[in-house]
Amino acid sequence: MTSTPTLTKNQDLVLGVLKRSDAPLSAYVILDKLRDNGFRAPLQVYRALDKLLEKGLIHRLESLNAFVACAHSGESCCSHGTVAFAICNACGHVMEFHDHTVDHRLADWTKARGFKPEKTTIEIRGLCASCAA
Amino acid sequence: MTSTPTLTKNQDLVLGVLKRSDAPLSAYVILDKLRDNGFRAPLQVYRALDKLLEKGLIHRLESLNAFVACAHSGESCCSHGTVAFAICNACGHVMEFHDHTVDHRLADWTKARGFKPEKTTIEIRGLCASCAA
DNA sequence: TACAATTATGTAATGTTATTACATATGTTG
DNA sequence: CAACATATGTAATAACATTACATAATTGTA
Ligand SMILES: [Zn+2]
Ligand SMILES: [Zn+2]
Ligand SMILES: [Zn+2]
Ligand SMILES: [Zn+2]
Repeated sequence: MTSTPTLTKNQDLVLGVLKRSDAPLSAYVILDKLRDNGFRAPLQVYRALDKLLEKGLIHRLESLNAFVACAHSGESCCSHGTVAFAICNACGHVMEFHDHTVDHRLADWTKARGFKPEKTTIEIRGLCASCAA
Repeated sequence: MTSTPTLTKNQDLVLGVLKRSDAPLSAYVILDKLRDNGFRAPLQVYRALDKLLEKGLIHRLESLNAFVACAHSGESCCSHGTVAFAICNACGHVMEFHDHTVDHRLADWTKARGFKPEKTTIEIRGLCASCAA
């Protein structure tokens, strides 16, 4: 009941956990956080994550095997192209952004070779301004 | 003895397997392929992979949890910036490329925010020209 | 050569991430 | 209600990766 309707109970619980977190969470960490809400098995988490990914409400960070709430929930964040992430290796903070030029360059490359893109991952691992200081 | 010197026996075996493969391989698949060469445990593979990554002879594909031989081995492929991959979801074929403009755009973004990049992942999953036809 | 230091290897056990299979429940539609 | 689709609960297993500890090979140097 904390977020957007059209979500089932489990989906809403998982999304809530991700929204309240300031760093990406693995499926098993989410599971632990939801034990008190009746979660018992990984599949309960993975099923909710799958639906939330479909709806564009969360993202999977491939280089971390972890998940974050979309930083632009509600709007067209993911409808205007590929999303990129800058991920701090020290504090775990994630910045989500979008760059049209990058999108276009990658689209040009694939188009020139007849490659049909389905999903693009851009993840920059490093140190955020605070942690690098 | 099949490839570049300065490699140990295990490193050379693992690199050989990756070079002969036309698709990315997981660590456990590599292990299976090297049973006849005395490999018994995952760690033998992971240790060799770590060293090969350090030397820039292979790449890890984060979205697949798998590894490929560098397409530009020998030269400065990885010294001239971030490498990107187009990965076919149907046949597994991987194309490795580099785009200066993409690099610069991402560098501009991070620099503007004081983020210090350490490793950047760019992976485009989709269908190669052959498979999309 | 002898020795110490470093690097590489072998093996077992364990930890982490993700899926398959099957049963039950809930909601929607005609 | 019946039929269908969607969501959930649970157990077991598969796939990916690391820790811990012991041994061997290599390298540098007194
Ligand atoms: Zn988003
Ligand atoms: Zn940080
Ligand atoms: Zn390369
Ligand atoms: Zn293909």
